[in-house]
Amino acid sequence: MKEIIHVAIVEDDDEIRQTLALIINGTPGYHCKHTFIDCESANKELPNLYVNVVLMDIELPGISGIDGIKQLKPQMPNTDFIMLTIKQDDNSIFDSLCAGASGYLMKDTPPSELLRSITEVYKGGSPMSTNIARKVIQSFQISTPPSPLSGRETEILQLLCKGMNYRSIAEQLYLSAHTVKSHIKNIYKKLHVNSRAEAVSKAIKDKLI
Amino acid sequence: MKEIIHVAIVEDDDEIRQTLALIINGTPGYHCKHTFIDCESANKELPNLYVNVVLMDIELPGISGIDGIKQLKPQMPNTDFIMLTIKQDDNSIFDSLCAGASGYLMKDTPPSELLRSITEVYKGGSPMSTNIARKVIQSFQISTPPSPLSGRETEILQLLCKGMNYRSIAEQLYLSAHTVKSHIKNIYKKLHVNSRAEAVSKAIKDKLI
DNA sequence: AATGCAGTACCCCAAATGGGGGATTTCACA
DNA sequence: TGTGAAATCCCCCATTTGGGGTACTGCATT
Repeated sequence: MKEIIHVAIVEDDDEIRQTLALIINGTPGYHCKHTFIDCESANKELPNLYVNVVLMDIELPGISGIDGIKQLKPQMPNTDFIMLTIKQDDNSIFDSLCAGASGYLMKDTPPSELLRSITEVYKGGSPMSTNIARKVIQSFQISTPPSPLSGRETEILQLLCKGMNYRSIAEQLYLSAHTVKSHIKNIYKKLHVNSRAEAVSKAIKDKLI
Repeated sequence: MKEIIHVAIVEDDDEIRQTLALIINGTPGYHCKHTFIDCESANKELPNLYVNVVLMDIELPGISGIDGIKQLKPQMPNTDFIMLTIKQDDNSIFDSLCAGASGYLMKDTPPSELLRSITEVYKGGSPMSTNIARKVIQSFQISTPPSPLSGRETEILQLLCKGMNYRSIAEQLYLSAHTVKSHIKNIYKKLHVNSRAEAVSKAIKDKLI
């Protein structure tokens, strides 16, 4: 036997909302009993309902879909949220994912794929269009300009990030504290900084370590 | 008319490699002329060939697929790499993406989906199984424990990260340097650190700022 | 009324830091 | 063959930092 997936919809456009509900209710294995026109009303009722998957519009009047998830997801940790959007080309993708969304689809996704996506989030996947996926993975591929630091300098910078002082670093690397200081002076020159704090900040932000 | 997508394969298992090539060459619109059994041989020839998409095994003898991409991708920025793997449950996903891969598929992906994925990377998408996508987006949803710092302390921590000293911070916030020092002492207590470098490191890594 | 936290301000002092030098060896690359 | 970068070590000295205090105000919660 096949389980029924309970779906809720938060979407302000009447036509889209009703069309989505029709698609879902017209397909065996899917059921949509609750729909909401904004986050305000969804926030009141949704946490008390048994729902597996929520389709959430991003551009909503009042509370945005992103802020809506931020409030709802903590109350419904076992419910998966799929964001629906018309525009793929902005960073609301990242805001949505950080807010707790599990999937991210275009509103013009064909019904068959929408239903497949609902099943997939329900089964623990994260459906998203491959274009959106590309944007997501590009965020991992931030081009790291080659570090200007030598091996020893990088090594020392790592220890600086742990909050170690000249002496501790010297002991750990079997060097004299003088040497460590020399290296750190060179690190400062190369990174164009003049304090530990700034060096550490730059090191972590620029992924030098 | 339909363009032909030129595919190369790097895979040590003879059977898999030949099967993949057969699938690709047996389908109109796809062509696979070059296959390699390891990264060592691929590194020599691939950069000089015209190839749109490379299917790269992750677990290769000698140079791994991940290290292979690190070397190849910079030389072939317009070529897309799809990683092939048998195990999805580790962080080679992230290493691959960071190294420059555009897609990430299981080796047991059915032929039709493999071909669709090749087309999708070629068109600028990033195909990956929804399970893998879930792992990727979970990396965005790191739960940030509420900061123990007060508003003023957070403000001062931000300035510390810029490398400012007591006096500069004091001037910027219209405080006495004594006050700034008091705040910083409290920051250290709350973060369980005892130096600027450590505080800055913790602040950035824990996203306190 | 009391307690505690945030924010402000001050004192003392030892230790660490940053900036300015200079010096040597080794090793690669031109 | 020499030039430079990397790595090691040393000196001096003014400034900054960190740790130990104390003290006052306001505000909220108890």
